[in-house]
Amino acid sequence: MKTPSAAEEPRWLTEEEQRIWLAYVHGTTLLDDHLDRQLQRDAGMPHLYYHLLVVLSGAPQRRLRMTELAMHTKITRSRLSHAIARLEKNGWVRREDCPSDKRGQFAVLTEGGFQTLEKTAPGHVAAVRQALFDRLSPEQQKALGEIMGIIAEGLQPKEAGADLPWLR
Amino acid sequence: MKTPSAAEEPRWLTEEEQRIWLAYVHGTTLLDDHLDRQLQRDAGMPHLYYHLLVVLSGAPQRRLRMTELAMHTKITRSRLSHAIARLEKNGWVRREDCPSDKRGQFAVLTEGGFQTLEKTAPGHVAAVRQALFDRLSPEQQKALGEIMGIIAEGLQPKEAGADLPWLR
DNA sequence: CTAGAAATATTGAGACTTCAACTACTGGGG
DNA sequence: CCCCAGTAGTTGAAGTCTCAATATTTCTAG
Repeated sequence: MKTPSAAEEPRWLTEEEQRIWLAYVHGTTLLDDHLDRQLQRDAGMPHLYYHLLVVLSGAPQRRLRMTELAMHTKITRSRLSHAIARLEKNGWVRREDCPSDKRGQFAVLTEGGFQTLEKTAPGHVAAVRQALFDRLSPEQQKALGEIMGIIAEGLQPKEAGADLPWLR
Repeated sequence: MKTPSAAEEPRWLTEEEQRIWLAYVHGTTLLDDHLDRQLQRDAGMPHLYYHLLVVLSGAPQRRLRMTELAMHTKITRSRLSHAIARLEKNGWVRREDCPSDKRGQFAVLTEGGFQTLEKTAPGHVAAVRQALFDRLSPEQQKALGEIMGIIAEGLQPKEAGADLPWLR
């Protein structure tokens, strides 16, 4: 009887799977770099930082607790702390204490941050369109959304109890 | 008569497009981080560095000119220089002068580098399978390959003459 | 009510990336 | 032959990210 074990001969990727995986690595590498460069040039910040401002701009009161913002953007709290520190230095975000939890901090989008967003959003949307949506058929767009949703779902840090299916 | 201009009202993303784009950002962020962590833990290097070794291992003589390696991996020569310096320090890659071009350098996969690859490849393949292939239908896998191919193609630094269509 | 466990957020060090400047070499026109 | 524009690759500084350690506050079992 075969039991799963680390010593098993691994199932290598087929030729076709290798092609797909390589395409994925190439595509994401090029697109990430492209957007980082576009935003660094036009907005003075990398894509992640821009995305943080976008998420804040859509939150109630344009503010979010650090941990929430980290979860919404799929990054670690540590990374977020450094990023917010930089954005604060630029005057685009400000920190505020949370009244109900003395450990908590809000990241708040400033007026200046919002204006920077307004000024640079058109260029960013254009870049995303040109690189992605303008090149894909509606079916491909739909498929991409579903595929990425599945990948993200599988890598999401587990919810409480999610790994205890017998409790559900 | 409307002429294209930077001052035009931009075509914002539709709700559906926003969902797709957000899924893309989330999925790629999570997957990149996941693989970086997996490889950092099991192989002592980030995903890109591992990928450099993989590409070298598949090249004739297990060696490539720096510029070729940079192109195969879609990264800048500068980034590659730093990366190879680190891999050289680990003894996984060695540099060799190019006999026919005194400016040129070969990056050569060492025996140690190859063995590291052999030792860590199963775990990496398993991680890619678990995160990607095991979760997608064959149709989705195929679609992903095509989509990423299109994206990569559109962002590829232009070939000579590619922007001079009247010469083709 | 209190001690310990868990959560929130930050910090600093080291690793990685970017950008621009730089050295060294090549190849083609005058 | 020589000039010089273009190519190959590297470097250092500044910015960003990771990881582990830290301080502080909240929650919870007892």
